[in-house]
Amino acid sequence: MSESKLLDVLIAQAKLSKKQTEKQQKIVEAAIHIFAEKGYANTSTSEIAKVAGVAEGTIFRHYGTKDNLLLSIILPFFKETFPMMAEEVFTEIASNVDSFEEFLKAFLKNRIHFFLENKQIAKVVVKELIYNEELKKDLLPYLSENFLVRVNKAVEFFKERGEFIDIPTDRIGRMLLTFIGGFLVSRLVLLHDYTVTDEDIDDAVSLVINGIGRREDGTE
Amino acid sequence: MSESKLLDVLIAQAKLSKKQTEKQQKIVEAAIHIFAEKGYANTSTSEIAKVAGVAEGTIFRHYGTKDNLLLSIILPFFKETFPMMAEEVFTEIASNVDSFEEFLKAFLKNRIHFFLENKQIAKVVVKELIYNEELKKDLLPYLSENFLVRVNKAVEFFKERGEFIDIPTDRIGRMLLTFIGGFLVSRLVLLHDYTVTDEDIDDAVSLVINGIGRREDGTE
Amino acid sequence: MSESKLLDVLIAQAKLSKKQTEKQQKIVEAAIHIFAEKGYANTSTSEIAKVAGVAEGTIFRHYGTKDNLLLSIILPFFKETFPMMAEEVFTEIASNVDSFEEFLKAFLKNRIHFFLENKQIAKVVVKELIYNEELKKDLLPYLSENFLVRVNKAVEFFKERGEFIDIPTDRIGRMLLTFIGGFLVSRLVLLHDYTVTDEDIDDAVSLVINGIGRREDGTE
Amino acid sequence: MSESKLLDVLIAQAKLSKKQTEKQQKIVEAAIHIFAEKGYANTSTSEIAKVAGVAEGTIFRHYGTKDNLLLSIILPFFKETFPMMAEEVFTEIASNVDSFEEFLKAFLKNRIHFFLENKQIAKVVVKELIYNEELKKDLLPYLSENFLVRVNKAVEFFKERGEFIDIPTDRIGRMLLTFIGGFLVSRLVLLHDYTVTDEDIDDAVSLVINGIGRREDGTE
DNA sequence: TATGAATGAGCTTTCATTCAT
DNA sequence: GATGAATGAAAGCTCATTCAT
Repeated sequence: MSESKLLDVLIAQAKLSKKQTEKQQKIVEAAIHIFAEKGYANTSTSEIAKVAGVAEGTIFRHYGTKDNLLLSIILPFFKETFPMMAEEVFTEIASNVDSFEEFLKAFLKNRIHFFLENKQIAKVVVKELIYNEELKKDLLPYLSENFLVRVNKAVEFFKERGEFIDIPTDRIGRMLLTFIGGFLVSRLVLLHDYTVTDEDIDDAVSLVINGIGRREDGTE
Repeated sequence: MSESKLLDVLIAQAKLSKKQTEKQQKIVEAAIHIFAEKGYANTSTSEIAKVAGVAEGTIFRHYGTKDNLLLSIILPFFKETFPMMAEEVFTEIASNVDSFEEFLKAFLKNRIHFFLENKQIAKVVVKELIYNEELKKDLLPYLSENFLVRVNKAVEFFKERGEFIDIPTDRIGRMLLTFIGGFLVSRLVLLHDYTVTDEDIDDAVSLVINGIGRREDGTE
Repeated sequence: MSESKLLDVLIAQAKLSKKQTEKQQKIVEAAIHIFAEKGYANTSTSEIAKVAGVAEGTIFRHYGTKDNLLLSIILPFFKETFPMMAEEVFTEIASNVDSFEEFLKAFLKNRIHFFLENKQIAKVVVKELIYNEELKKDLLPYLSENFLVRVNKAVEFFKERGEFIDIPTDRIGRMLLTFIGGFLVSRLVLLHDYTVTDEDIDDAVSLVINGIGRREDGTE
Repeated sequence: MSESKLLDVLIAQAKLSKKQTEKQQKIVEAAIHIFAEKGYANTSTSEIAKVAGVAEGTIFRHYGTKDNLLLSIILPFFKETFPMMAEEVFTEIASNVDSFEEFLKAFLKNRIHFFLENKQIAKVVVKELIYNEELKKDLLPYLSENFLVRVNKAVEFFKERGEFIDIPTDRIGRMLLTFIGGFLVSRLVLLHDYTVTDEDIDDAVSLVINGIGRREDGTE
């Protein structure tokens, strides 16, 4: 993973991903499970091959290098993490809800369900994003830019409605990023076999919005 | 790191840690820096030896295995993370401040300063805690137990003073854990060269306590 | 190239070489170019297939093994190297020229033109003849026998005319072999992109015949 | 052998070559024999290890890469090939002999004895110089420059004494290079188990100087 | 105590070859 | 005939660990 040309890889992926052999699926499946459990660096290609029920050479025929196998797992997931964050979708959600609290709940429910549906891959992505300096350098900026830009828009939208206390937009954005990031990291790579219900999300968002301190006026 | 007998190791460490050779210091120093940068799995003992300016054999003479070298970096740091969390200290802090908000600020400032002073080791600890399943299994329960038990006590303490809205104590504890964990992970292993000022901490705690939403009564 | 049964192969070749598919031509063409550039051992069949624009399997369908592909390049060239050396042709040339010098010039011009016209194949042949012990064992005796027997005949022919100083025929033959061999090797595998003009050959032969030292009598 | 920085390697070699382990000697010895017989590309490090009676890892502990093992065989030999060709030595030899013929005989006897004493290494060097494009690119210019510059000086020296027919100096030089090169290649990599006596050399040089043709004036 | 040469298991990767389609 | 997915043996190389000095 020396010289990162992620764009090239993404393009190459797109071209190659036309048809996927049955064996390829098994390889990716096996790799995801073992990477998720033991981490990329501690997983040998021979183990992947054994679990996938293919010859070791088959892995390299399709993915060239072990690094590339990791990328072909991570990148598609990465791309899918953000489509719903496309600006128009964001705006639409924002328009259909009454408050930032509702917006955040709707947004998080959607994305967390996506993560739960791909729990294993998500685990791999988060772990490697933390561990792999190269990958981090390439993907994090992309991630935080996408996330912050959009969330900040939403914050501004509701700020105009007077929903927020007087703190800078980007501080709110960063705080949300930290909290959501912490939430995902703790659930995905620190705790095992987590599930998050919609009620959990509702509660967490309420706390973030309203704080855990008692209101002076007695309301919650 | 197959069969973990952390207690044994801790005891053995204690016995051995009486005197540390000059060479040992150099080894540990080098190991911390390289582990922090490249991760444990991607660091070879030969590289550590080279950077430390000792023979490779010397590492094994002192630490037996590479795993053990990692432990002798992580465990002392780990133990030092909690002394101030000893129950009496906790209680004392809690008694000397006027509110949970102040308590949290005092507590976090203390611990974050400790982390900043040992930034490199902290990085290693967090990274390996996330990545190394074995280590996680051994240390996480210890950590969360220590942290939760004490924070919950503090929460109960201030709850009696009517400082919290009506949510279960352990939910508040877990939420704080998530937020603080997220804060540390994002700063230590996702972002580079971070520093956190006391003001940053004050702000963050205020937000957690008070929420980001505007109060109905107009106060902040 | 473990068990060499060149005769069998030659026969098999003859049978197969009747018709050459368009794909076969492309394969052989590609193989010649890459073998010439990088050497047989450093060339993979997959690269040949890619350059030839065929599937890797196609190579094996036609040639069975990589070794056999090499042979089907080398052997035909090898056979074509000597037809004009058939005894009668040799004798005829010898009869039509006035001196051994002229004979040698005529002979070399003819053969070197043939080599130049097949520069790439010649390169492969020479390189592998030197590098591949198995091939060497099979082909060299055949080559030197063919060459020496005939050249020696020519030498004898002109010796009777008193053209040579008094040295044994076979020493003259071996010396010519060495010189011509050195000439070819240096031009084909040591220097790049050589061309040899007829004047070059005339000069070289003159020097071999007459030496580079000044004649006592002042003639050249 | 991708990026050739021969000078760096030479320097590194010099530094490392201080002390050679017993195992190192066995490795180099084994490598020379097998490279000489089967060629570099057809020799596996595992075979070298087996023949040398060491673990495969030992090879890489000392030489880092297989390429580097080859270089540490070739380069020292290469450097030793030319010391006696230092200009002053050349000039001295030239001054102490009566003719170019004698000079050439003295020079060749010296160098050929050196080659015979290191027959196996010489075989490796010549074979790889021919086969290995990278090595060729690096070493050939150095070789021909060293050789040609000095031989041309000697030729000029004797030319002033009127020893040569009227042919350009550099053509004589190139011709000698071709002949000597051909001689070495044919003896080292084409024929097996050769020996060259001083008489052989005398004869060969005589032929080169005087040619194989009978003099018009009847002298030899 | 400290060294560093030696090890060998295990790693990623390459490649000639096979075979179902 | 042609394909290209699949194979698995073998390649070069890394590395934690041992041990004689």
